[in-house]
Amino acid sequence: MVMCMTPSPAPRTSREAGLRVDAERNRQRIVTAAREVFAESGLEVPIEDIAKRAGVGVGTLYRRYPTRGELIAAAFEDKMTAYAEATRQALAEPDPWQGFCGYVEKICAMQAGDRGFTTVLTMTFPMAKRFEADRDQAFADFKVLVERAKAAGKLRADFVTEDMPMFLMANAGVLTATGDAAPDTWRRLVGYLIQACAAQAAQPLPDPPAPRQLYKAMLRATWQQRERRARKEK
Amino acid sequence: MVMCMTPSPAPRTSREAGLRVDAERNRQRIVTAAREVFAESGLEVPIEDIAKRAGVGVGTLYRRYPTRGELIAAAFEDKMTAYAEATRQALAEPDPWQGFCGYVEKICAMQAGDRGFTTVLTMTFPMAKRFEADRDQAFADFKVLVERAKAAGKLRADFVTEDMPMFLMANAGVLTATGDAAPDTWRRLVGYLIQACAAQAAQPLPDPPAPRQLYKAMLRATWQQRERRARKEK
DNA sequence: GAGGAACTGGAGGATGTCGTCCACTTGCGT
DNA sequence: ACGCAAGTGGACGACATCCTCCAGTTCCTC
Repeated sequence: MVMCMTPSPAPRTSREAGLRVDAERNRQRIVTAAREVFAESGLEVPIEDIAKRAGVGVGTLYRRYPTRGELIAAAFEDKMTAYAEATRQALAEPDPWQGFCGYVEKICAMQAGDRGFTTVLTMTFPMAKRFEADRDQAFADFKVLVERAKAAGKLRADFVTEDMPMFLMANAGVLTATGDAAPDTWRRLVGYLIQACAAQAAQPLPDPPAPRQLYKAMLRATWQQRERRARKEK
Repeated sequence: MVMCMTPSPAPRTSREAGLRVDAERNRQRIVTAAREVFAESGLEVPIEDIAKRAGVGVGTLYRRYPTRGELIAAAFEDKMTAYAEATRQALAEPDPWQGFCGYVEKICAMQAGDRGFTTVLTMTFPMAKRFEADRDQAFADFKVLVERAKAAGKLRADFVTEDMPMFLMANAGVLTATGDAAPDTWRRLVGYLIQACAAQAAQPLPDPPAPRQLYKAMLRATWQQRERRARKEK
């Protein structure tokens, strides 16, 4: 009876899902460490490196984030939001063409600044709800951005929204190939791509992939849960 | 004294470096198997998979090709020659612009057709002599191809030869990201890139990487001998 | 301040890959 | 025919990474 009266109905402020304070502190450390390590070394680093950086045991990390996918989602939630926001901002830009170009550059720059994010952007994580929400939002806004730029007569009419992920894949290719050795090369690629998007340059293009195909491609190798299944046959 | 008179001074025909015939047969099988497996699964497949496909023990494979790099070089020697030849053929094309475009498409198509070659083309293997000769030849011819297309007023003046490897890196990005799920997407990327190369479309571009930088980038992770050195520090 | 639930770290079994080593086999010269 | 150098295959030790499991610790509640 009295239990409802305890003076602690509000205090559960910053605890995520009722974690004990020490546990929550560790969770934070883990996410921070993951962000750093992923940014430096990509999504494939050994989990133990992250645990070490966070100063916790692997057991702790695994209990909180049982799969790599979940950890990735947690680590990049913020960046995904920033990503969605960038799209919104691009829409705020008065000049439609400027908005479009600025957007492409900006997103590619985000890729360039974080080795893990490079991959995340060309991949899909069905499990991560908030994550996907941001992505969907961004995609919807991007659609408008594209229409606007086409209407202004600046963006070629045969540009499709699927071209953007394709550009990101291309950019990812340059980024991974050049690494630290030639870290600004991507800018030039993006320069080429943007100029190719100009309506004035337009010549016919090969067909884009069906959206469904591209989605499937982005799903490939999607660190989900208990992955690693596929293998061994013959 | 008589030994010089033995009736077998010529017969050493197809033996490579005086291998015993059975050994040479195995060598062939290994190279063939490597070609197949690399094409299907990329350069990072376990060596044992190749040995298995070739029907030989790993020991045999390792004796003949002690490092992955050497095996890769042997497996792709032919393709590298074909690559060099493609450049030559592009020069034979009477229309300079046609020659240039056809070349870019062709090389990118070669990448698309072989998962291993995708990587090989954006990488450098200092150890593989014949290999490098082809690459150098191709590069020299490409230079001419570019000049010719520029002179014809079709190729933008600020195109530099380093842009080609950059395109290949971008293409590689799309190829690896799309895989079998959307296997024609690369064509569209190449369409964009080529149109961006047209002189008429030209707007200023960010600077290209210094040749030396790019070279360094292509050298990264270059399955050389006794690689794996770098690691462990902190 | 005591009891128990929540949480912790890291040892350790499982798996996959590498590259070596060596007892056995085989082609080839005589 | 024979002998041996050349060649062979695959077991094996080393290592990296994964993920689980649990004895011990820490926080929270009453």
